[in-house]
Parts: sequence; structure tokens; C-alpha cells
Amino acid sequence: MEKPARALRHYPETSPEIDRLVMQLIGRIADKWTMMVIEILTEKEALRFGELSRACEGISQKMLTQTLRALERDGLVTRTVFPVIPPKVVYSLTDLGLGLSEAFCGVWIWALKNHENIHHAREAYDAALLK
Amino acid sequence: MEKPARALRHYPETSPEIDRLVMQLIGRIADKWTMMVIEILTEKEALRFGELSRACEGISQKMLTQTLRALERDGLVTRTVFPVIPPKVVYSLTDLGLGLSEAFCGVWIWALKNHENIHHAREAYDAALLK
DNA sequence: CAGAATCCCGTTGGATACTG
DNA sequence: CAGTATCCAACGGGATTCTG
Repeated sequence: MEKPARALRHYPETSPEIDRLVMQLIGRIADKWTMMVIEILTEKEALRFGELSRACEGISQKMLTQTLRALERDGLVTRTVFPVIPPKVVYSLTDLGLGLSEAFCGVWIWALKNHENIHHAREAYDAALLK
Repeated sequence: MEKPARALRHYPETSPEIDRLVMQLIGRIADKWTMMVIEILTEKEALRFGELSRACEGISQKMLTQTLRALERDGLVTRTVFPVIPPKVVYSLTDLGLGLSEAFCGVWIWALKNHENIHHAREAYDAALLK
């Protein structure tokens, strides 16, 4: 009798090669600032650079620019420039980006539900080390 | 008429302070090797250090050790030592770890479904730059 | 076998200053 | 306002060597 499969991601169409591509993609987007920007844009729909900068508490302007460029390149975010003075640039999620946001939502919820468990686990681990 | 809320993670109990904790946790686990190890342990249930090392294609022994220690500290992975010679150590997911794996499953599926879209978006973006 | 320790280099990322 | 450019410190992470 076979054990039930636990590898939920393994779709029929999967191959080692595709697995590698998917891994690379995960490695690319599984990033602190990336996920934070996506989360914020999920809530606010559209924001200017400065607004994002303030919402992203702790991010440097360099990292915000870098993060936004990468998101734009991946087709997850659109960048709209208004040719006015002073310059106005607005960012928002594409459908692709919104899809990722929804997929990642499960992880947010997990983190929300379990951050205390994790905290306790760490305390226990650290305490055991000193003993 | 209000627009529908898009911020799925905002549960009633959420506060700015908790948001920060959750963000930190996401920042901690949203890591290439971390997610890869969790994925592999989800498939295989229990593995020895060497097996994990081979399954994790590309990881150095230093990073594997480091990743496993962090996972263990966070209560996501258990480390079982068999007092034999030569040493035998087995790693597997805790329930907490399995929960994260399931939560992250949505992202894997998203990546599997959309990696081609992303690829096209990048090509388009890069082509537009050269113009 | 399962790591700990060391060396070392490339990248990351912050601070600051400058521009259209 | 929305960036770009530059400099520099810190960290990540690979290769190698050593140990119980």
C-alpha cells in the first residue's frame, strides 16, 4: 500500500528541467522587499514612488528602485509615467502580480497564525543551547 | 460603494506591530535554500544529511548546515541523531513545517503555471530596452 | 558520515550626493 | 518628485581542511 503523496506541487506536466525553472523563479521572488511591495500594492492598488517608499518602512530608495524594476521586468508590476512637472510615476500590480499576491496569501496567513509558535520554538531552542 | 478589499492577509486581530513580526518571519523563511529544503522534505518525509545534500543540487555543505539549523531553531524541522558509528542523522518536517509547506504550495503552483509568462515578460522588457 | 572551522571573494545594500 | 551615480561596509556563501 502506497503512502499518500505529499508533494502537492508535482503536477503531471512537471519535469526536472521545469522544476529547475520554477525553483529559479521562486528564488527570485522569494525576497523580503519584493513580497512587501507586492503586499502593499495589493492593499492600495496604485501608489507613487514616494508613497511606496513611506509604506515600505525601512527600505532604502536604492532597494525600492531595484525591486520595482525587477517586478516590472517580470511583468508583475506596471509603471506609469505622467509627463508633468514635477514628475509623477504610479505603480500598480498587473493581473500576473495579483495572481502571485493571492498565491502568497496562504503564506501570510500561515505566518500570522504561527508566528507565536515560531517564537516559542526559538526560545526553547536557545534555552536548550545554554544548558 | 466600496471597492472590495484586496488585502487578504488582514485579519481582524492584525496590528501594525504584528504586521512587523509577520513581515520579519516572511523575510526569514522566504529564502531559496529554505524553501528548497522544505520542498524536498515534503516529498521524502525523512532524509539524512548526505541525501539532502545530493537532493538539494547546488547547495554547499555550509549552507545546508546553516539552513537546517535555522529550520530546526524555528521548530520547522526535527533533527534526530542515531548514536551509531558512523554517525547517522535524520531530518524531517514537524507539523509546523508541514503547515508552511502546504501554505507555500500555492506559490509553487503559481510559479509552475506562470513561469512562461514571466519569461515572456522579461524578453519583452529586455527587447524594449535595446530599442 | 556529519559536521565545525577557516579563508576569501563577490554581491548586497546603506548613505550620500547629484540631476532632469 | 523620481530617480541615477558613487563609494564603502557588511554579509553571504563557496572551497577547502580538519575532527569525533
